[in-house]
Amino acid sequence: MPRSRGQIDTLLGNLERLRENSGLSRADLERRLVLGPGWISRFETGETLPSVDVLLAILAEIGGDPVELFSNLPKPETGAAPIVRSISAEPSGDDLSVRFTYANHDARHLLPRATLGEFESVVRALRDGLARNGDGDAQAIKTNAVAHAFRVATTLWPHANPSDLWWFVVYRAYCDPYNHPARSGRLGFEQSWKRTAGWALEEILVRHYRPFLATKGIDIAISSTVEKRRIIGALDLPIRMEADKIDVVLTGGTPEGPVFFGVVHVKASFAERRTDDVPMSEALSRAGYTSPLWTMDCKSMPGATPINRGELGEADGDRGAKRRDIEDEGYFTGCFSYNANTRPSPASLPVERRIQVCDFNDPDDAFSRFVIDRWHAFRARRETAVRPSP
Amino acid sequence: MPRSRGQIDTLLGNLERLRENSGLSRADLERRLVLGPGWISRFETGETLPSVDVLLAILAEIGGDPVELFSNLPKPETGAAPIVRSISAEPSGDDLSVRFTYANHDARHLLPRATLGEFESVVRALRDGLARNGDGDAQAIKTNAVAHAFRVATTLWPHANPSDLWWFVVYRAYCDPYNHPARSGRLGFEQSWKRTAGWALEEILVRHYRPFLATKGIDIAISSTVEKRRIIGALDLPIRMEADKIDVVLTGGTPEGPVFFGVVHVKASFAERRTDDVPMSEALSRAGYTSPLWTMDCKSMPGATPINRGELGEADGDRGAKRRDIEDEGYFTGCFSYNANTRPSPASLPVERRIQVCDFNDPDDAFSRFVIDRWHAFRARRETAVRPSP
DNA sequence: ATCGACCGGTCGC
DNA sequence: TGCGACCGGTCGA
Repeated sequence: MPRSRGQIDTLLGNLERLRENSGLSRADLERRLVLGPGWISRFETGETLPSVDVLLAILAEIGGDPVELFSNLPKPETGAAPIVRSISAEPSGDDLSVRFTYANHDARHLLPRATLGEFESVVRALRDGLARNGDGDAQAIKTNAVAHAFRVATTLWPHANPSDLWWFVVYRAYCDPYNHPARSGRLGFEQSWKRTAGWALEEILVRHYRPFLATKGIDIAISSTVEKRRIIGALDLPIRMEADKIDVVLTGGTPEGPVFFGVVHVKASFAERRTDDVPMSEALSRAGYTSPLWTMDCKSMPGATPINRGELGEADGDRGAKRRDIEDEGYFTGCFSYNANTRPSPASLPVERRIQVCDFNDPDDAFSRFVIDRWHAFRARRETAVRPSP
Repeated sequence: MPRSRGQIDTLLGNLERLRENSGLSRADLERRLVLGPGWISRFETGETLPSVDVLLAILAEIGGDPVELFSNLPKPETGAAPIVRSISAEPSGDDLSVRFTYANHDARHLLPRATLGEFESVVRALRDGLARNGDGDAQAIKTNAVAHAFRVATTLWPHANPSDLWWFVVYRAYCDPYNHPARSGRLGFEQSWKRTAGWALEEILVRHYRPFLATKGIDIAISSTVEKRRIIGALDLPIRMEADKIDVVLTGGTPEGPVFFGVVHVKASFAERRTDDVPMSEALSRAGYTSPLWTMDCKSMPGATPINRGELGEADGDRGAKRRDIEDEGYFTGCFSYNANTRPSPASLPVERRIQVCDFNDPDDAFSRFVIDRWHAFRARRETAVRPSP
């Protein structure tokens, strides 16, 4: 059932009537206000809701009385005129229909066995987290707000596709300006998301696996720049490495202290950007280090009921360039996707060339087993090198 | 002199008074409407202009009479209540002050010796071009509109920094929704710009240099995918090349027909994306082909009076990674910037490692001379190879 | 203050 | 139809 917009429809109808009374056509008005073709129609139908400057500019041109604009408005029933948000939700049987603007579409995504209350607690986690902005370190607060909201979502809905929660819930909620404190008012939330989401994803990786891996003598961490530079300086690789390109660092414990054995490349999605990390990853891989790609593999086409298929395509037949980068070229030491729609590689492939699919239900999973195995192999090679047989 | 908003200020003042009469604090109202902190203050001060749904939702909560909202509004003087645009201009002595929203700032850029009429003709060229959208091939029309508007700008203002015209005029005008036909209404114009601007820039390169280079027996062109694949297939390079990564193709005329001798990598700005093109460019360079980077080198920090410094940094002292990619690593066969603020490399560097700065005043310039020289050298090597001395 | 990497809607092929 | 590359505000270092 579409939300009632009785008041708004009446107001916009009044606007159209005043314009017609003035004798000005829509095109006339667009020309006078220096608007591209079709905007007046768009305002009058409510496809785009005019703001007060637009209302007043139109009234000035057509000589309309502002008071008439608001004549005959129906009384507001309780909750009848909500603010149009870029994300909302409503129950749909036992499921929850999440609605959001997606490019030119009013899109829906069905969350199976979810309630409105749960949805609101996820959005509230985000909004309350973001509201702390201004207290101190702005970005850490944003990163925390996103990472925490996502954790709330995966905890409430363990059966859901994690990538869908990231893509259809947390991302869309972040892009609703009203979920931010107004002091961020004119921030570009889509751009802000990119920066914040990138860091939040690294946080999510580390928070989810760090305690479990610690029990296996392995540390997974977001290192400081100086720490990264120290690691790079000790590596002796054949390419110029940039510390900034290192996302998450893997070290294993030894009697002599922690030893670097790899990095994790964290990406929400690929586009053509996957190639950015390739030179470093290939150099690390060839030198025996571990360098997997860890990704939400988010990608959908705008539409009314978008499907987050990801970018890795089919596992057999005509495989795309992104899949071949991993399965054939070995640019990364394996790939771990948290999108249930990602097609895993055949199990016949060596694990270093395989795309595997994981979730956030238990940190003892394919990713952590891979990391543990790689550390054991690295340590064994290292001990052989350190203590060569006589 | 700031633009008068008498009507708007009065209306928003009425809104505040009605809210105070209701006894609800700003924070109360934000909580009831599920808004982040500070939004009501932002609406009441006009920092963010509320749209009709927001107005009606506030009135419903505070029980205010919509008619009161519009009481006591001053009569609209001629042009007193213009629509807030994301770009506008006003004379400033002999110069023109271009105003636009830039993130959280109301920004200005001074165009020396420019008039309001000239500015409007540039924006009109863009708007009229975009209005043809719907007639046929949507993207070609957008690309043409941008390329043409830029050409109008460089022709009207030959003394201006081309990169500034691209960055502060054409880009900002494109991001004003009202310069598009309303059918594009909810398109993401920033995202649309990225796709469109990338193609438009290739068009601009080709349109500017093609006639002049043709007189030297050289063709510069945007090739079809099949043509690119044919070229790649004939190359025998040591890497997997993707046809999609080829922007603009250089061929020279010979008695046996046109011969491929290079590509041009076209970029509005770099960020970390410069590395995308490196593997192909390096492979081409090493094989004796020509593979320059051609760029607007656009980059500024948001602020009230932004400066489009570009990303290539200082030419001496601590040179950044982007500059070293060209000057030291030789990842590209030279670099040509159309940003007057880009620091050129010292002339002591070989031209294949030099960053040079050009403009659009005469196609007989450093870029075309470079292309011509490279073709002559390529042809000479080719003839030697084809007809080896006995 | 400057430098660097983050990512996704768009739209042709 | 889906794959692929386009680019810039953001924000820590």
